[in-house]
Amino acid sequence: MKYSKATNYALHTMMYMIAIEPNSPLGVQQLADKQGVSPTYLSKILTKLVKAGLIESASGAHGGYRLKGKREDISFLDIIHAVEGTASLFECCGSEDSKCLIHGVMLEAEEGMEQHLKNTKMIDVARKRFSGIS
Amino acid sequence: MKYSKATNYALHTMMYMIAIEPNSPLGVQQLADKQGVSPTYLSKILTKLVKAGLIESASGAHGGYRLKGKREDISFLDIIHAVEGTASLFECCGSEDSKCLIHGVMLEAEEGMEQHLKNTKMIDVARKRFSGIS
DNA sequence: TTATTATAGACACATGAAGTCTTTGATTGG
DNA sequence: CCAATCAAAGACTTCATGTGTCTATAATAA
Ligand code: SF4
Ligand code: SF4
Repeated sequence: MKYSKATNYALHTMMYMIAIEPNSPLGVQQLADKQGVSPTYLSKILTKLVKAGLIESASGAHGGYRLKGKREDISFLDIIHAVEGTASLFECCGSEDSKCLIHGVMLEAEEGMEQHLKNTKMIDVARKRFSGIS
Repeated sequence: MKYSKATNYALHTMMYMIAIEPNSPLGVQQLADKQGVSPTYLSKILTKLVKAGLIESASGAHGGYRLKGKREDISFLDIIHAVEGTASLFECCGSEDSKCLIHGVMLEAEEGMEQHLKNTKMIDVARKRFSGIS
């Protein structure tokens, strides 16, 4: 029961891209260097973000990753869902439609966490001052 | 990033004990039967609850597990912390005291979930009607 | 064409969850 | 005391997933 390191990498990368807002695409090489992670591994994570529609990629020379549209709307939850998936944290005995009360409480609790992650936009944190990767 | 099945077992067992409120201790054998889980495995989980002070155990004939004090105060969070531990869901680069803003948002989100689990007492759900294990 | 860069998949490795088995120790009842 | 009962503890296996590497392929710019 822990967030994966991949989520950590994804959050830092997205925060960086949103904070500096470059005009040219960023290569996975430099993004990986900043976090001390292998480029090939980070690329697998970033590919998930591409498929989620958060960023876009460009192959070839001077290619790389760039934010895709609407910079202000990207929330923490968007990134986490892209990396960790959208399945519920509490899964149990089969696919009964009539979830019991225990299940209900757990889902409500999870909802509480997701609400906060949904309401907090990346750009809000980026503006405050980003003390993460240089 | 999922709650373990052990947490599920612990919640169901505690809900059962709180709902029926027996005077005599319950053996792990019958508790395990209700959930279709191995008795020895369930006992390992229940031992965690004992160490957390939520229940108490008695060896020997007619022994078993019994609630320990204050039945009304047991929250979902108490049980989850006993089984899953109290570590944060979001851990990262070393033990710096100066957590960055990303870290802060994640901790706040987690706090949102824990608040709900803390405020919801097991007995509240037990009173409503427990549609779980018969 | 060649250099650059993302994508994909196979692969290896470490970690933790899930479960079994056995031994030990404590308690009750005869 | 003796035997049956029951929890506690630890070693052990198995399996799933996270983490990461490596290589081949495809796309693009110079
Ligand atoms: S929480 Fe409810 S739905 Fe889930 S296993 Fe227990 S009884 Fe079934
Ligand atoms: S979230 Fe903050 S404290 Fe955690 S690794 Fe990133 S910069 Fe460091």
